[in-house]
Parts: sequence; C-alpha cells; structure tokens
Amino acid sequence: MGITKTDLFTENQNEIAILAKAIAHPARVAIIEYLIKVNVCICNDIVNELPLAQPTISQHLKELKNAGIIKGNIEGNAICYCINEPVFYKIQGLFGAILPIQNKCC
Amino acid sequence: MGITKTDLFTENQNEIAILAKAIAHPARVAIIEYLIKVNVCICNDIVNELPLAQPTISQHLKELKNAGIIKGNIEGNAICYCINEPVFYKIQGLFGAILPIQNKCC
DNA sequence: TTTATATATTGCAATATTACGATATAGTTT
DNA sequence: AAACTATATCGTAATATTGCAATATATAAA
Repeated sequence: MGITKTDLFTENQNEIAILAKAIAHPARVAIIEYLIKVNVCICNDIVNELPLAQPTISQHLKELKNAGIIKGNIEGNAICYCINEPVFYKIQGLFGAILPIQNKCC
Repeated sequence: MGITKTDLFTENQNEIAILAKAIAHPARVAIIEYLIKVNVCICNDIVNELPLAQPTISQHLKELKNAGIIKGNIEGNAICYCINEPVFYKIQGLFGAILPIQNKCC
C-alpha cells in the first residue's frame, strides 16, 4: 500500500499531519530557519546556503509552498521567498493546543 | 535515492525533522490526541478506537515510541501507553522557538 | 539577439512508508 | 496444560519520498 487512509481521520488530524510532514525533513527545517533569519530571499540564496542540488531545493520549496508554510513572489527573473506568517502561527497554535497533559502512568 | 542526507544538517535540524515526522501521519496524531484525552490506556484500547488493523496500530505506536513521544510499560499481558511529557513539551518548545518573524516580503 | 541568470519540470534510481494477513510471543485464565 | 487475550514481528504489495542530471522556461543583461 504506502497510501495514507486520510478519509478515516478528521480534517484537523489530517491538517496537523500535513503541516508536520512539511517540516519532517532537515532541509526544509533549514530552509525555514534561514527564511526566518534573513526574512526575505530569492531561491538561489537558499541553493547557495544549503548543500543540496538546485532541483532538490526547488522540490523542497514546492512542498513548503504546498503546505502553505512559505510563499514566493516573482521579482524580475528571480522568485522572492518568505515565511507565510498566518500558517506559521497556526502551526505553533496546533502544537500548543494539544498541551494539557496530566498522566501519571509509568 | 529516497535517503535523507542527515549528515549535511545540524543535530537540531535533524531532531526537529524526526519529531515532526513522528507526527506526520493522521493516525499518529489521533493516537496522541487519544492518549492526551484518556491519560493512560492499553494498546488494545487504541486498536478499538482507530479504524486500522492491529499490526498497523502497533507499527505506528512503535514509531511514536522511537521518537520518544510516548512510552509503554508492561502491565500483565497488556502494555500501558502514555505521553512522554518531557519530549512532548520539547516539541512545543521547538516549534515555539522558531517564532520571531518580521518579514514584509510579498 | 545572443548570452547569462534564476527557477521549474521531467525522468529515473534508490530507499522509505503504509497497511495488513499470517504468525509468533507472552502473560492470564480456566 | 489448553484456551484466551494482548501485542509484536515478518513478509509483502502498493505507493511515496529523496536526490539529482538533464532539460525546459523565462526574464535580464550585453
């Protein structure tokens, strides 16, 4: 199989999973961290920053963009990327919202 | 390939990625939410709660345990599962720590 | 308009993930 | 001990992910 049965879970559970999956690769974590550091940059800056080939970076950027975590605007012949703040705050909200635990199990 | 080049990234970046990957499946999100709700339960409760086969649940539990998000203690012939609080708080810390954004890009 | 720069897409190989039936293991009850 | 309950592991099929070379596309500069 290898196919996730998304229809068996709630929309919220799937949303959390999709956002988490977008972050579930060190290169994408690095991209996010870099974007936060420099605020705005073009794709080529990221290619120069990370030790991965340009098509690989492009692919990771696409996944981050699909998840809504970053956005990119055309600027001349380059593309200006930045964090998509609302979604980013949503992520922090999602993981924060799970919070109240009170288990005295093991 | 299909293999993540973890050696090219920092330990912190890899750690965030590993924790995010553990959450990157709706079934595992559902398990976490359930464990938070009931505090403590045995594996079979989760099998009854979720619409997936027992070996599939067992596999997801293993991944959550490997990531350190949950822990399980033998209790008779059953296994008592619960959230591993320190790691759980760490997750919230990690995603919270990325926070300060100030981009006026697009 | 040729050349250079920036990014995306395609195609492919290697590996990982998801899901589950069948089966193994181990404690519990009868 | 035999039967039952709870969980893990094995094996396998289907699909997804990762990474990159080659190539396409599109704007900019010369």
